[in-house]
Parts: sequence; C-alpha cells; structure tokens
Amino acid sequence: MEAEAEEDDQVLPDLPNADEYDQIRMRLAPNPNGPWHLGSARMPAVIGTYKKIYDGWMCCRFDDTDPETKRPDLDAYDEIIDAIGYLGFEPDEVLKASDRVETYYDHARELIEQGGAYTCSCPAEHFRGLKADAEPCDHRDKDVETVREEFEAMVDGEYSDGEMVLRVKTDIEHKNPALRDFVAFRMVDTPHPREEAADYRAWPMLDFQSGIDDHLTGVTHIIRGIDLQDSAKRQRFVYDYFGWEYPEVVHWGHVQIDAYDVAMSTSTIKAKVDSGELTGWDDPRAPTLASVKRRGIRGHAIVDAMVDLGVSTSNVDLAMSSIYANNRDLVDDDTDRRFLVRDGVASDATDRERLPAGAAEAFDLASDVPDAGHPPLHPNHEDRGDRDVPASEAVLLESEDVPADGERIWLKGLGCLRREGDGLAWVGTDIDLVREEGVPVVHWVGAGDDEHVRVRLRTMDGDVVGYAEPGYADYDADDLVQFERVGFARFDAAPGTDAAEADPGEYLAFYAHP
RNA sequence: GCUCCGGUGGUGUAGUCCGGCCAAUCAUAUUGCCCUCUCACGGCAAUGACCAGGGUUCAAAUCCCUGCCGGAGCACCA
Repeated sequence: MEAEAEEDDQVLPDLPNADEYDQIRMRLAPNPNGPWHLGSARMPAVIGTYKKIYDGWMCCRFDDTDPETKRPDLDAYDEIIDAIGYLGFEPDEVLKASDRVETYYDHARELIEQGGAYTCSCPAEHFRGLKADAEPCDHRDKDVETVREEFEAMVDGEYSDGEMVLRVKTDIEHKNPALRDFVAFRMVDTPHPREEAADYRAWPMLDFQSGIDDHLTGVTHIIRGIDLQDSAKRQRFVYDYFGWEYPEVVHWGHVQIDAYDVAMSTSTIKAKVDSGELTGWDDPRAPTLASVKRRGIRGHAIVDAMVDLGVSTSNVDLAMSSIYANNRDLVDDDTDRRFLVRDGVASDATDRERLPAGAAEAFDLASDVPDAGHPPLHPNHEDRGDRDVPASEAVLLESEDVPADGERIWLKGLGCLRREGDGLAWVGTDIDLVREEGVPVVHWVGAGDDEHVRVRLRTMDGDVVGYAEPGYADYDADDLVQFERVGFARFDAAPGTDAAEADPGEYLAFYAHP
C-alpha cells in the first residue's frame, strides 16, 4: 500500500479557523421524513471526510420536530444510518431531537426570563404583514409573568394549532426581514409518530432547536446548505441572549444530478413510489442511494464525487458519469468478466440509446469446432484462471454482431469462424486474424439449454433480457461482473429467490454503467 | 418589494483573500490514435472557460463600480 494515497489529495479546503479548536466537532442533521436521495449524500460525504481529515467528531442528529408537514417516517431513522454506513461513515453519536424536547423547553424558559421571547397569538397572516412593515405586534411588550404562564400553557397543550406561538425577540426593524422576530415554538395537534414523543404538542422550530443542540453538543463547525444561510443569523440572536459563541459555518449550494427524469426531492420520489410510477425507492430510475446501491455502485464512488464538488455556495450539476468513472476505478480490477448475449427488451423500455438491446440469433457450429471456449476471468490477471463457456451444437450471437454470409468473426475465447448460411465453419485460432486482418471479436454463449442461463438485466431505461454463460450462476447477491462489451452489473437474485421481480428461471441483475 | 449569496471549458474544480510565475490547474466528458481475443483497464493527443462593460494599474480571472444572469431567505417546513 502506498499509504499516502488516502491521506490524501487534500481535496476539501481547510475549515475556517480549524486550528483554534482542540477537536473539530460536526453534525449531520437530517430530517427522517424518508429515505435519502443522492443529494442527501453530500452531507455525510463532506462532513465525514472532514472528520477523517481532522480526526474530528461527528454526530447524526435527527431534526424530527415537525410531526405534521415533514412528518417523520419511522423506518427512515435506520435507513439513514444504513445509508451513512453505505457511504463508509459512522456517526460517533446518534441523537433524536424528539427525545430532547424538555431541554428545548428549559432553554425557552430561560430565554423568557431574560425577556428574549414572547408569546404571540397573532394569526400568521397578520404578523406577516406587520413584519413586512417592521412593526411590532401588541404582544411584544407583554410582561415576563404573562409570557411565562402562556408558554407553560403551550407546553401543557392548552392551545391548538395556530393559536399561540413563542417568538424570539430579535430586532423588529432589522433591515433584513428574514431576521425579524422569528417563531421558536408552535402548537402541533398531530401527535409525533414516535411513541416516546407522542404527547408533546408544543414543538420547537428548527432555528431554535438546532441552535440549542449545536451549542449543547459542542459543535464547532456547521456545514449545511444555502437554504439555511439566514438561519445562522437568526440563531445568533438566541446565542447572544445566552452568551454563547456561534460555531463556524460553511454553506454550500444545491446539487442537481443529470441522467434522471425524476426530481431529486424526497416528497416527489415518495409520491411516485406510492402511486406505483416507481417500483420502489430502489427503482433504477429513482435518484436515490438505495437505487445506486442496488445497481452495484460503491458508496465511495459517490463520496468522491461529492467531495470533488467542494463547498462553494453556487449551485452545481453533478454528472452521473463522474460517479461511474469513480466506480469503475474502484471495481474494474476486481470484477470478473462474463458474456451476456442480449435478446431484446422485456418491458416498456423507452430510451434505448443508452443501452441497445440487440436480439439473439442462433448459428449451428461445424463439427470440427471445439466444444467450449475459455476466455480469462480478467484480461489483466491471467492468474485468476479461465472461464468455461460450452457450445456443443450451436451458439447465440447478438444481432448486431452477426457477420454477413461468408465473413469471418472471432468468438472471444474460442477462435475464428466463418459464416456459411445458418452455420459457422471453423477457421482456427491464429490470433493474427484479429490483430492483422481485423476480424471482429464478439461475445457469445452456447445455444443449448444447459449452455447458458437466462438473465434479466434491469436498467434505468427498462429491462433487457438475455443469455449469460453458465458460470454466471455461481455468483451471489451483491457480486459484480462486467458483461463484456455491455457493462458492469450487480448480481441481484437467482431464480426463485425473488420471484416477484423476474420471470421464472431468470437471474435478476442490475446494470451499473458501461 | 426587502435582504443575503454567487457567476472560470459540456460538467465539477484550482487560482481570486496577498494583482504579475495564468496565452489559466486537475478530473470528467467528447473525438482520434496506440495497446488489447471487450466498446473495460492502461497510454498518447486533440477539443474546450475567466458573464458583460467601464475604472484603477506598467500589469487584472484576481481590486473598484455598474449592468446582466442565476440561487437563497423574508413559513406557526426542515
């Protein structure tokens, strides 16, 4: 091992004032309202990489304080932890904001005593108008005693949705309207889906909850999206009341990923999964981590791509091709080669440009043709041995590879043959025919029923069916192969093990990339 | 409307703070060639960018101004 390779190319810029802290402490703050899409990977990829660079600390804090609009999905908590693991990281600690509501209450009480917050019963619309005009509402000057009582009433659930909020007193005339007296707590009638938190009705807003938690957990660096740019400014008001120092902040822009027709948003994907438009979160057409994982793309390939994006505040387009390039880099050397003769599409595939389906055609073999071919498992590693590709009577070729009558063709691992009508005559194994005479080299499988296995290759554009060499049956789920001249694919299931997703007798594979 | 933040090749990125070594780095992409019993891997080459206009300066991608374009916030969402 070259040891240095991963230490490494110092891809990310230094964190601000990093040397002023004994330990760099950061947090991932996902909302567990659904499984992660590809964009979500940026957070653990970048923060996790910084953790490695600085030997820092990283926790995963689920900001699940909205039981209604962004209602937590109980499965998502574990799914997100799994996704972080898939990307190659592990949080040092896992917290759920919904376990910490009492803590937020305590800090609200303290803020109230300092005169830093007030209960407000203005209808949202009304307050919005006042805020736009930089006008305070009547509730702003309430005495602490009243605020205290009304807040306790909120905590006790004596108000309903929309009847009362607790606002942080900032600067109602601040030139930036986004910073004027923001809401710290509001009432939510809908119980939280987590049993442990189901009794709370007064819930903190992100700016309050997140601000308190960042301080309490000793976070030194907050790294998050530009949508939260003003959040830091709002939270500083709370920090000032408490005499706390605000962490360093880094903001990045939004990521878009090409190659997908489905918008990268949890709610959009969820709607399409629910309606059946997508078969699930791991449908290859879904821009999710579950999807690329099932296709055999390593988490590290995504991390590298995300880290390469850096942390600029401008929006960026991430090309899937760069994730593919990273993945090829990771897997090519270890991946066995196999043949797959495609035989058309099996579903309502649309854009065939990305992966032509072909069609299999059978040709009889002359009697003097060897009854098996032995191409290497990996061209760069002869020591790994050869494959055994049998063909006793006839072979299957992809339609695009079929030579004109009288022309020669080289069946990889077998030798050169000449087409004579519906048959192939033996020419020989002089490799100069390929090197000097340009005979095309193609992949193939035996035509006999026991000389191939049926494979369904699931791609972003639909299913392609075909015939793979018999050795393909020896793999297990998660194994990767490269179907020569087709691309990399992940072995998903053998026949019978996942009958719902493939026809009887078919192996199910997922296409990764060329 | 108000307030913030950005704009380097198809994509991402380096350089911008501390102007000159930038006729602009690296990766990816595309194309061509070489290697090869794969259209993979590897090697070589080509393509291709400082949003626009002013200003400061001997010198500007870098500093200043204006404009244009893009994004974000102004939620009882996160």
